[in-house]
Amino acid sequence: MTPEQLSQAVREVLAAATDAGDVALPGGVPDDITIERPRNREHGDYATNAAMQLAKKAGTNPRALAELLADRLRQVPGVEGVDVAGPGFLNITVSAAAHGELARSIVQAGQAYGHGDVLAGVRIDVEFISANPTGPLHLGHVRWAAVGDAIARVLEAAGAEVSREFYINDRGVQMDHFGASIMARAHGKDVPDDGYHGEYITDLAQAILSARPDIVTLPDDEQLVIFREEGYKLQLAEQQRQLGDFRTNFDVWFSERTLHDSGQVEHGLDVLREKGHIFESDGALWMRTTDFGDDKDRVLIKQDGSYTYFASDTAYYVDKRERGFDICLYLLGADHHGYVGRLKAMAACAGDDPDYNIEIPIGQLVKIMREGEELRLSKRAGTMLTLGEVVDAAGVDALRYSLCRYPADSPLTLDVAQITKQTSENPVFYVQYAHARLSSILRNAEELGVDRGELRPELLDHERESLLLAALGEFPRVVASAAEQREPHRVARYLEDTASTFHKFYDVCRVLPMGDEETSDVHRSRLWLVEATRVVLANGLAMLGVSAPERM
RNA sequence: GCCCUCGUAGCUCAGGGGAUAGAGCGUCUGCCUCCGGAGCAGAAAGUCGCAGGUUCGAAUCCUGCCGAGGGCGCCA
Repeated sequence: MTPEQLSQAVREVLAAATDAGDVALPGGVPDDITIERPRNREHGDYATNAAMQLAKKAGTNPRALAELLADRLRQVPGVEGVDVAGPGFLNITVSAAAHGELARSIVQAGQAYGHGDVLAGVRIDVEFISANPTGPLHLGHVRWAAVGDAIARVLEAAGAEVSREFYINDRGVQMDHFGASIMARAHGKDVPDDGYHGEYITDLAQAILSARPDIVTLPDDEQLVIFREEGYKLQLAEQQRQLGDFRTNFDVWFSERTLHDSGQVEHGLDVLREKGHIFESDGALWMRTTDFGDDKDRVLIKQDGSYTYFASDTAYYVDKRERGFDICLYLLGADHHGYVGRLKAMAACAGDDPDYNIEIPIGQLVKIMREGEELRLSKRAGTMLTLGEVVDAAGVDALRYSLCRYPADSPLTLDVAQITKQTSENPVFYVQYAHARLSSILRNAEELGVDRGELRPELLDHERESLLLAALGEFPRVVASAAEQREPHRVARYLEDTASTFHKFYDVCRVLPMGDEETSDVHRSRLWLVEATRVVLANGLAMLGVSAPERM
């Protein structure tokens, strides 16, 4: 019996009680009856606070309503016992047979278990990282590389149609600084003060020179363009390689230039103009974002006739909506949170609902400690850690997991030694170990010729089995909530809890026959439970982009 | 000055208004003749930053204050 089925049962009981005139619910039976797993085992398998929440509406006191519901709930097949506790909690115990059926449904669902439809039919654009193509990705990008991708995976699991997008800031003076820096290095000169100083600039210069040694003979302005464009290509490819190695793959790499070249910027402005929030002043073109709560209006076209960055942003947003996305997610770092107000206002100016169509989670920056000291990520000081370097040192699984197990808006301090040590201190190994152990049991079963056979759900009645089943039953709700909240760390925390619950089960409940013991229905039923647990851990890890090893 | 995020065990952090506030790491004590000890059982460890408020009930919601980080360009 799943929590959903129980929630449905409570609703039906409520409906029956109102039909019978035992209780009056003016607003009807609410469809969000919360079923939760009590912290304390003595409070049953499941609990609901429905009676407390509805007592006021029903004009009765919580305990009286709870007693009334309890009597009816006890008649529901699969419900073994119902207690009224405390101020009006309904503590529900489910029969082992009904509970054990979960193992079957999970095994049958396989990779689909945990996937749902709360976001079915919703098209979501997830934009993250969106760095300048003027350097390697570094640790400042790594958090969203992991969490952004996990958000996308969780949204997909909840039924949404998702596009992961990387907006390439390939326009503007930064690109020229970039080109000038490479060019300077190619000539063995120091890079300009406003240029890029990393060693990678020298590497780029050499790579371009060895491919095209003739460049240096060209006029300076032509050289600059070539160094800039060739450097751009190489650096973008490098970023794509870095992210690919990190298992973060984008569906769309969107170039800011193409917005301008294709006329989409003008088109974006036209759309905004129609909505009537555009005006001219001081020789510039503005968007009246203050109509929607922004603290100042924003310039789209400067006095000199050139477009602002905000104009590109606007065009890109309009383009996303015209491509059919219902929700545009912008995953920004804390250093960009000043953009939230204007982006939301811009969406409102475009005629959209800023509380639905655009969403801007802010990720706190990750602080890196090494030997007790904070590592300042400075390109000049050479303390810049690239994404690739950290991935090499820590491993993709450990790094992704370390970043995904915390909410993005929580400040996070990572110790370089700890994430690169690859020790059991990292909870990812705890979860992966559980998966490897489960896989091992299944392997051994096969070698012993023990087949799962027929499930006898009523035999899974040990307390540890019951706890494990309850944990497995939570998975779909955890995934749905992670998707709705854009918080994949909920999946990670759940996996840790579930791995722990499994280890405790394993410690007490022998799965396979010992020695020359004959295989019993208990063994076979536990094998169902083992496979169900393995499925849940594997599916959950997949949602975080972390591997589920069968051996480690 | 204005705005945003954060403040929970020694450390790193979970805790969508509910029951006795949790986990990992670290510290201490036990458990390997058979399914993986990267595990399990137990112990110690807290003024949930402070003060008010909302209600049957607040770590959670509201206000103020204190502290940490960040943001406030016709820059990109």
